[in-house]
This record gives sequence, C-alpha cells and structure tokens, in this order.
Amino acid sequence: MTEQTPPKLRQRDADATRGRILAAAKKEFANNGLGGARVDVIADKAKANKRMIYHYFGSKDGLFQTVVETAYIDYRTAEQNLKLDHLEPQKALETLVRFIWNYFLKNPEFITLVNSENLHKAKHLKASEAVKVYNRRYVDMMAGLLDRGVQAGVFRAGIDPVQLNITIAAIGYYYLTNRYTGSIVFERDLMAKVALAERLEFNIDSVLRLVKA
Amino acid sequence: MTEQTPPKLRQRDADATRGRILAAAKKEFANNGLGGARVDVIADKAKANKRMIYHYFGSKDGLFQTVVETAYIDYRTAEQNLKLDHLEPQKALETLVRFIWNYFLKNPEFITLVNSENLHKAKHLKASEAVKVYNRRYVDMMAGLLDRGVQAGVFRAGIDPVQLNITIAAIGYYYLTNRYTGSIVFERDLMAKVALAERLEFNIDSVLRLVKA
DNA sequence: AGTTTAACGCACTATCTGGTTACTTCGTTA
DNA sequence: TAACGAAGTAACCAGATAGTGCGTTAAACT
Repeated sequence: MTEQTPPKLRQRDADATRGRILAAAKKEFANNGLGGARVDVIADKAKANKRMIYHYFGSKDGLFQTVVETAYIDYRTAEQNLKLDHLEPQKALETLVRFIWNYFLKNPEFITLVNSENLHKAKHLKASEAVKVYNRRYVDMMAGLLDRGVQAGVFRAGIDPVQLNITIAAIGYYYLTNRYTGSIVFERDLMAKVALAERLEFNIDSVLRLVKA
Repeated sequence: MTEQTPPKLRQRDADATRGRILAAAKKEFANNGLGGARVDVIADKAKANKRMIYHYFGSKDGLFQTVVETAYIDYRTAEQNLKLDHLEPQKALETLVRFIWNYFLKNPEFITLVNSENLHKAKHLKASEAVKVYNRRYVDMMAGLLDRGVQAGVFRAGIDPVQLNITIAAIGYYYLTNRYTGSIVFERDLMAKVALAERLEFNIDSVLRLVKA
C-alpha cells in the first residue's frame, strides 16, 4: 500500500495543550498587561489554535484570571516550603526576606501580573477562595515567628504581623517593579549584580533593625 | 473701535485644549494602562477632536510620554516645596514619610502611571533630562539630611541615601498599589480610614528605627 | 467494531482602533 | 481688510482584534 503515512503522531493531550496556553499567556500578559496582550499571539506562541483558548478558558478575561490565580498559588506554595518554624527567629526572618527577594527577582512575571491585577481592581482574584486559605496560613506563621522572637528576647513585642509582612514584601517589590524608572531616576543601574546584592543586604538589615528588642 | 474684551472668551484656545487633553489622558491611561487606553475616549472626555491629539502630541505614545513626564515633574516639585532643610533631622524625615504617603494616597494615578511606564521598560521617560535634574537635587537633599542627623548624634552613620530613599517610597507605594489584591489576601480593607492611619504610623516608626543611632 | 466524546483547526465576522485626509473657521497682523 | 497660519471638525481607512460556527479526527468507552 502506498498509504504508509509517516507517523505524524499528533498526539492529543488536553493537559499539555492547556499548559502550553497557560505558559504562553503568562508571558504575554506579563509583558503587555491585560489590555496590551493579544489572544492571537498567545495561541501562536503556545503552538495551539486560538479556538482552544476559548475552549479551555472561555474568554480573554477567563484566561487572565487563571494565569493570575496560578501565579499566586505558585508563589505561596514556594513560600510554604521554606519551613521557617524550624529556624531560630532571626534566621527565619532573614531567610524569608532573602526568599521573597529572590522569588521576585527570578519570577519577574509575578510582579507585573500582580500590578496588572491591581490595575483592574483585583476583579479576577476576587473569586479565588484558594488564595485566602494560603494566606491565612502564612500570616499565622508570621505571627508565630514574631512570638517566638519575643519569647527568646530578641524581638520587641507588639509588632503587627501583617504590617511587617507588607513591609518585607514592599522593600523588595518596589525596587524591582520600578527597576526601569528607578535606574533612570537614580542614574545607576539598579539591576547590576553589585546593586542587587547591596539592596538585599540593606533589606535584611532593615528588617532586623525593625524588629529587634 | 477695538472692543475691550476683559474676560476674553476665546473660542479657540490652544493651551486650554492641550490641557484638557492632557488631563483626560492622565485619567484614561491611569485607569486602563497604555494598552487598554483608547484615544477616542480621551478625545471625547477632553471635549476635543481626536485630530487635536495628533496635532499636539503626534501619537498615542507621544501623549503617554507627556503625561508620564508631567506627572513625574509634578511629584518632584511638590516634594521640593517641603523645605526639609529647615527642620531638625528626625522631624524632616517624618515629614517626608508623611508627604510621600499622602501624595500617593491623593494621587493614585501617579502610581498606576509609574507602573505602566515600568511595564514598558521606561522607554517614554528615557528621553527626559528634566527628570534626572529634579532627582539629583532630591538625593542631595537626602544625603544632607542624613549628615545633619549624624552630626546631631541622632542618626547612625553610613546609610546610603538612595537605599533609604527607595525604602521610604517602597513602604507606602507597595501598600497602596496593591490595595486591591492586598485587601483580598489579608482579608481586611486596607483602604479603611483606620487601616490607613495605622500604616502611616507604622511606616514613620519603621523609618526612624532604621536610621536611629 | 461501533458509538460517543472531546481535542483540534480552518475560515470567518462584527466591531474596534490608531491614525489620516480634506476641509472649515477663527484670530492675528502686515 | 485681506491674507495667512493655526485651531478645530467630520468622515474615513486599513489593519487589527476578540470571539465563533462548523466540520474533522483521535481516543475513550461499550
């Protein structure tokens, strides 16, 4: 038989296709924002058909929502793997500051996605119950960490874990999200290796000063 | 006779039209980002013709550039009016933290514009020499302020003014730019009056602890 | 083997969008 | 006052853009 079609095994794999779309969308949304992202570009980059995007995610907004929620859960999951309970308070705090800094640095899409979501008043994340659960656990951990420090006499009492939490994220997030305008404004390359290392040290030092007894 | 027209009600007023376009554009860009903003909407809101936008600003990007640059200069100008040199170091620092917080709070467009500009890798601000000049003056002021504090024995030595600067902005900026996701994540209304007051106090306290001798 | 389900893709569209052409009207001044 | 440049307008355009209708085919199930 002349049939003998070359084994163009076009495997059908829903999960894989969905995954490729999600990955491509994450990049496109992170680079251009929700309004600037193009559905056709996402389909193309994912080596999928645009029709599939609507099949799996319903709409551009639906796709964005999934991207943001996934990014958030990934972040909190990584954070939870730190197991800070096993470290002495100061060391735990330093580890946390270091982790957050490095996570933001190595996952720049995370920051831009969060910015986009806030530009849209968090309407996509509003629904997510999962995000709240993850975070409750995190705030509890921080509260416990502060308590342990106070018991050990190394931290002062009365620190609001949420405020501290926000501050720790802030001093890394702001520096990195404003890397471009910041580099212009301060006339130095904020992303140079030395500059990054300096900032991390400054941040660790700042947080320890903030909590010390 | 030349009709003396004291309140010259000009039907045609280039400056006024330009101003209305700029104001409308600031809102539209802040609310939707560069990619999400619509030129037609801007023209409409400004009660101007779309053609006028291209007449005065050349392109959507040109308009955005002017908006961002203007917003930046407005911010630095307000900052300079604080005259911190006349205050004792600690009071000056507190005043600065307070000012930045309130400026971000009362000018939410400023934050979203800066975010948008960073999403686009600051390509619109890159050209602006004015921004650099303003900022140089600001960093010098901060350096002088720290020196005065060290002389007076209230601040510790060796603090990098740029790092402190970034931190002061960060602890306000992050809280406010992430007001929507933050309110979900922490399950409290970050924009409630009490919450805002608490955050400001926490920030002032943090900065003073950071610098104290 | 036959039936059903779901993955996949082509081709299409209604509408939008940044930008432009061609034109009119006002205000200033030679 | 005539003329000329600038302010202002409406209609338009070509390409983009989110979203779909419908047919095809691989795989799962019976």
